[in-house]
Amino acid sequence: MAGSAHPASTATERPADTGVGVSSGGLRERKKRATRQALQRSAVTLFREHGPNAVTVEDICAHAEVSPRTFFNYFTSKEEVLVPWAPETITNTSGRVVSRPTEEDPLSSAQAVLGEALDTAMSGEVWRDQALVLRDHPELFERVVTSFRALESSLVEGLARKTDTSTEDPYVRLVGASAITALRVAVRTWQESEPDERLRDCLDEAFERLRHGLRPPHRR
Amino acid sequence: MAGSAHPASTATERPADTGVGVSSGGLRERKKRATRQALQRSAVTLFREHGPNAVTVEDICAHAEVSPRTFFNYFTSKEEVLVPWAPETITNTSGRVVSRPTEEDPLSSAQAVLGEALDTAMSGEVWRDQALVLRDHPELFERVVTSFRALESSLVEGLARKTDTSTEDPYVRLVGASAITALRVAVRTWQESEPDERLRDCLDEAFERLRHGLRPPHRR
DNA sequence: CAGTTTTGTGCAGTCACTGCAAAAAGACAG
DNA sequence: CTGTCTTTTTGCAGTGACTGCACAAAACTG
Repeated sequence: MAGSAHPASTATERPADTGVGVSSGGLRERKKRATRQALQRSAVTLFREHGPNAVTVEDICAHAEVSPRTFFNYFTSKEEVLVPWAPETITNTSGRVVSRPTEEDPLSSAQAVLGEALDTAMSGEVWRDQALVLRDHPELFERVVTSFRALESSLVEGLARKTDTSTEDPYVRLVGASAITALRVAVRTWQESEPDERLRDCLDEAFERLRHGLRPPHRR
Repeated sequence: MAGSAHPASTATERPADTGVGVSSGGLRERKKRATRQALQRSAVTLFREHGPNAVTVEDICAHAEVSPRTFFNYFTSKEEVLVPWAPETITNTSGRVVSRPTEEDPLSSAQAVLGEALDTAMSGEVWRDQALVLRDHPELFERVVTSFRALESSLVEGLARKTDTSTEDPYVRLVGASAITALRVAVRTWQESEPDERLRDCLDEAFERLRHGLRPPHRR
């Protein structure tokens, strides 16, 4: 139902699937994953090719060979395909924070966990195109910001549990929000830097600045 | 055309208009302002009353006594009425930053300017309802985030000019982004605090934490 | 008052997104 | 293989946001 790369394969399994738990589960689950991926790949590719405005849901579905109605069984909006986080990344974040060393300060825990999250995201096969589309069409970020907020919430929850405070605590909230901000700025900076620059370095640099109270850097 | 408060006034001027340059300009400009305000007031009021999902553009326009088509001459989307910044606030921000004292560090300049921006926003007549709607329907924040990014851009531009760097400088970008984040967290914290808490205090507290490198506060 | 510019409105059309019910297809027991 | 149950896909019809366009209705100008 959802073959995009190879045209006339009867019913055998998909050959090249990257990532985590590949061929686990029954046929149903595999097909579901395949359909979702096909949809996402098609969408991101077409976005990149013609610009998001010029691409309709119908186009995406034609390219992925599914019915237009099916798209919304997988994504709640046309632009949700641009979300770089796997659902499990968001879910796991709070737990990962909690299991950081006890003596580590909250900001560093956030840094470590977001670093891992970024590595996971970058290993996805659509990451590059997602990032490019978002860079070239900043307006679209608003349709993706909800997922960043979800990640932030999970982060804050983890920090609250780890420091034995509440998720409404202003300090914990600020750390979580600032960490996400650092991540966003780091990605942006990295995108405009030399191609051999490491994203992780940009992230660490941003956190270092936060840790230094955003004091102005020494000039020359 | 756009009278909402008083029914049968022929063509005299609006009686109660709060804010800045009230009755300046010709009839055209006054009417334009009046229509915009009527639309915004109607929308925010109805949002608050029935929830944003249950309110259509048609409803808003009926309440404001204009044609549905007119709405989109003033706002590009239904939810844009929730943007708390006057267009001029965004425009002026960079200039205000530049005219801060030379010896002041960037973070403090941002703090001062955003404090002023917040005061301006709070003096608007729809501020309270806007904030309440956004608090009760966090999903809507995504439709408003673009305006926060615009404010951030203006802030970054001011900081870049003031420190004689570029708007692409990672430090300047991070300060701008973090300042907006502090503002957002401060508003949220303030909304859930005691009613006599001052928003300005929440903001200053957030900036103070940033200035201290987000170090964990001493426990009891 | 006549002419110009700006603002309001009606109309037709596109497209994202939803609910619902039926078809298609995988899972599973016998 | 067959019948049954569950999950996924699909078609259909509908709502409502938003746009372009052309024209009517102001409002400003001399």
